[in-house]
Amino acid sequence: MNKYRTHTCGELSKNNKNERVLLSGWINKKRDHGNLLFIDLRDNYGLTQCVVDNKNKNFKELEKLQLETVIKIDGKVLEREDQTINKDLSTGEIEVSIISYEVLGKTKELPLPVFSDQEYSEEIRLKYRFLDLRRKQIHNNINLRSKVISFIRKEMESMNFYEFQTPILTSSSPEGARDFLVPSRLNPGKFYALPQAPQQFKQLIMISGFDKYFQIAPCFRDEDARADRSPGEFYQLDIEMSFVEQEDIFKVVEKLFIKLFKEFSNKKILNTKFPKIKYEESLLKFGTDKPDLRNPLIIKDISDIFSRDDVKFDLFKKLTKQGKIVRSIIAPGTRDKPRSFFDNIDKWAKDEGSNGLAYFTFLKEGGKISGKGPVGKFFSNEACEELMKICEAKDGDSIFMSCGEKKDVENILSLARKKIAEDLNLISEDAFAFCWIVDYPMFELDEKTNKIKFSHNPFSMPQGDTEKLDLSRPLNIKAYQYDIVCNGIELSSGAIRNHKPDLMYKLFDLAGYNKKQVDEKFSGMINALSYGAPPHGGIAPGIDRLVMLIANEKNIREITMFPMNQNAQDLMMNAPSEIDDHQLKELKLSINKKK
RNA sequence: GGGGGUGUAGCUCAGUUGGUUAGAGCGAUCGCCUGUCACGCGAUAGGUCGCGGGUUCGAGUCCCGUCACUCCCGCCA
Repeated sequence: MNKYRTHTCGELSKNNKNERVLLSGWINKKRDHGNLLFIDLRDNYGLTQCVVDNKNKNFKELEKLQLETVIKIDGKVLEREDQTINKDLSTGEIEVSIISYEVLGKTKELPLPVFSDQEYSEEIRLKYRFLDLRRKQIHNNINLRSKVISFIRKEMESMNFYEFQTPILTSSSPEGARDFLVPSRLNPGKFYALPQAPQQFKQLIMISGFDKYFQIAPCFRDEDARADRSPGEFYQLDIEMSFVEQEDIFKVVEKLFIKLFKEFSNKKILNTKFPKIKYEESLLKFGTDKPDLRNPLIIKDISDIFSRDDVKFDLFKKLTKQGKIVRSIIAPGTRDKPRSFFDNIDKWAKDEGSNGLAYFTFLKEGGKISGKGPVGKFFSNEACEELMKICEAKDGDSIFMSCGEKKDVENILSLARKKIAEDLNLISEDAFAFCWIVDYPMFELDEKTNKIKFSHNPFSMPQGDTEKLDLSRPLNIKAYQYDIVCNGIELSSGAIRNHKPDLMYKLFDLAGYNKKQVDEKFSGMINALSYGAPPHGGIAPGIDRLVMLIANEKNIREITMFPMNQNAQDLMMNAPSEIDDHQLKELKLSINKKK
């Protein structure tokens, strides 16, 4: 028999009545009645109420024990009387009468209480993460994360995927995010880079003939944090398959996600066949390539209405004549909203850095539609009716309009779409809405340099007949490149890869890399593609974001065991830290401290 | 790099138009209490009001600077 416990703290029930048991755990809470003391003992599995009275010779000592002390209880299981049963506790029908005890681990005064639903500063939580992780919700989240990853592994294996590890110390690549660099001792002056993703390796695995690969892969990118983005490191479910088309990848992911979300969440999945939305269409209808499809509002282009003579809105007329565009969102059923509702949204839009939103309400009076509100008077009855037709608006709905460059209009209306829907409570919180965004452009124009660059993954396969590709118009080339989005959160990008080296040289040439540069920067890949590469493709959903969605958490730290803070510091382990001179010497490095 | 929010006891927070000795709950320490499960009651200790400077007879409160944490923009093929 184990000397610490015969049972866990979540295990005992009426069936164990009158048994002599050993329990070990933390003192979660004490309730001291002077001559009668209750101790809630907690471990990973649950909570058991232990009880002792003043007839026990250890009573005075037990009364003095601090919360979070680790103790072992030797006691007897008693059935509770009906009035004292705790229905909120799995072990609530019993309690353990303490016969003797032993302190296994003492505690200093706690910097943060474990038994509490209060929120604490991130600084204290991260510094004392081992205490924070004892708290119920985050403890459950971390366990959930483990179960999710385990479930994914089993599902992937059942679909005949093999899990392979890829190197952590690899080479820096020119495209993409900032690399984390590791100096090489044996090769002074040279550096490894931590992988931003195992992109090239997984393609090499396919070229090596391994057909179906997956990995719960750590990825490292030296970019600034966000609430849903840890600084430095995160995990991807990295997937790659040979002899597949886009649709084959979709099938695998849809099957996995539907099973996964059904297993771990009670929320409903709005479309079990995930809708496919073209990139261009998504930008028009939602203003973004990561639309939240729980949100029913749709953006419409209404630029043409401003060329009508019965529309007198001079500012927008002037701007549209100069080539600017106007798009709009309908806020349904807002006839009775106070002026402050509209002004708040306009003010909010200005705070977001836009020129604000023009708005008015469609009102039917005496059989005619007119516009009520600041700019309503500029639109004739007929123009209003035409607008309502375009926007599918009804009497009593309001229209918000943004005018400007396409990119700016998309940006602010995408935010406004979310803001208005939230203000009007139109988003159902108890649902998951997945969709695929497809047909991404291969290239885009770099706004700063005005040069052609890869818009996503440079290894993607262009669509159409690759022998007859019109390379003179690179911005028109679409790629077999796709994203999967859930509730407005981008979970993953993927692509069918370009496995033809000749074509790859041509595409890289358009993005400003000559053959020599490609050979240098992507030597592993480009060389391998020349020795019989299978058509292949894949995807890499972010594990952290999947768990966030399932756990219904807004911040990635709530589902990460030991996260860093916003400045990429580990406050518990004191990373990053300075290093000894002899370490620097060995690496032939010197530090150039800025003054 | 830029913008917003926060910073008062070990923890979570309150603190009025600037005004005597800066408060509460939890936790800690001590005492009372035999059926609680956020047990109850009483007492005690615990503060460089993030830090520095300024205005003022007087600053937790107003002003300037700075630091920390956080959210957002940039960035994230």
